[in-house]
Amino acid sequence: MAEKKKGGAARAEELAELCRLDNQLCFAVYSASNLITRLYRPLLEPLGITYPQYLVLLVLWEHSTRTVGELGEALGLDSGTLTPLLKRLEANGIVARKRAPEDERRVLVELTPAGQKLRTRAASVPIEMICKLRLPPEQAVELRDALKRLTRDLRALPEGNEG
Amino acid sequence: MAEKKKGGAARAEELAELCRLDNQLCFAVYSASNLITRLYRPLLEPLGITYPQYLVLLVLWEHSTRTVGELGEALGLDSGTLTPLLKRLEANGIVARKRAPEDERRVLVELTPAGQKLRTRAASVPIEMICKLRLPPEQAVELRDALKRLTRDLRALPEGNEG
DNA sequence: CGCCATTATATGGGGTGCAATGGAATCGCG
DNA sequence: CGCGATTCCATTGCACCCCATATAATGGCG
Repeated sequence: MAEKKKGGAARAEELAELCRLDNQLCFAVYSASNLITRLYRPLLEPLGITYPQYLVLLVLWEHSTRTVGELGEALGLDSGTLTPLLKRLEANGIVARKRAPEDERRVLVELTPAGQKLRTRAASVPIEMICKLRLPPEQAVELRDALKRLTRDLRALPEGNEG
Repeated sequence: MAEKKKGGAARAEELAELCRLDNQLCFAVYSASNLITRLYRPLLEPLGITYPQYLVLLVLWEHSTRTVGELGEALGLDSGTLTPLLKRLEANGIVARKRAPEDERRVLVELTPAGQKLRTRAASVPIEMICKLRLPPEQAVELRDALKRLTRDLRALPEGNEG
């Protein structure tokens, strides 16, 4: 099958292999992400939140007050995604939003008492998720770090250019 | 840092570490997926398609005719996602949809000539993407396979239960 | 002090992603 | 053959996700 000299047919074969979904890293990331979000749903639905909302809360449970921009930086999301999401959290009494007094452009997002309480109720979520994934810890760490490196490197060079 | 006997404080510390975004595999997958979709945009926009639409076309370029169910199986998407997506592809003249004569429940999705032509114009996309990712090939393969194993194992046991 | 560039969110629109539901076609058992 | 169960897709409703653009506040320069 494999030929030393790559004629047109061999090159076409190579291209076809690159195009197969099963061979694509990007599709593997895409479908894993969709699947993971589905796995979170039954864990988070009893708490009345979605996975992206849960991610926002993970940040706030650590810092209690963040601006929209800081949340966006931490999560890799823009204001077009975060603003309506935060409004829903606010409508559900989980966070409060107010303009920063010293800079009226910024919006401070902070936990309400209900949002603080959610932290306790959500304490088991990470462990339950780890159980669901059923990955040996060192494999999970390796996979996580590989993805983090990839994301970090890609964020460094957002525009296409030669190296 | 690490203590043999885990008191309440140590356990709380442990939980806090589990909750940090930087430590979470799931968030690493989530943000990598969002970022990858953003990276595809400038490559696919000139072709007039989105990344999920491109994934559908990758399947059709290999098989030329698939049912909605087969596409959903291959991509891990359901009819609620695929039906409107396929309608948009149809509206753009890239695919045609028709009921299968032998089983009127099924909808056959097939490429139009324009959809076939897109294959040539999109031929450089996988290579451009590989360049963007800047991962050593063996690392990309390793990462891809780890994600594929994860996805495969998770699809096997969709409902939560003890092992 | 006034004006312009910059910064921080908000808004609008298009395109997913998925659960829940509905409806038509087919299957299969009696 | 008849009829309920099943299969397949479409529809609905809600929640992202992001780009482009708008708007308001701030900062800086003359």
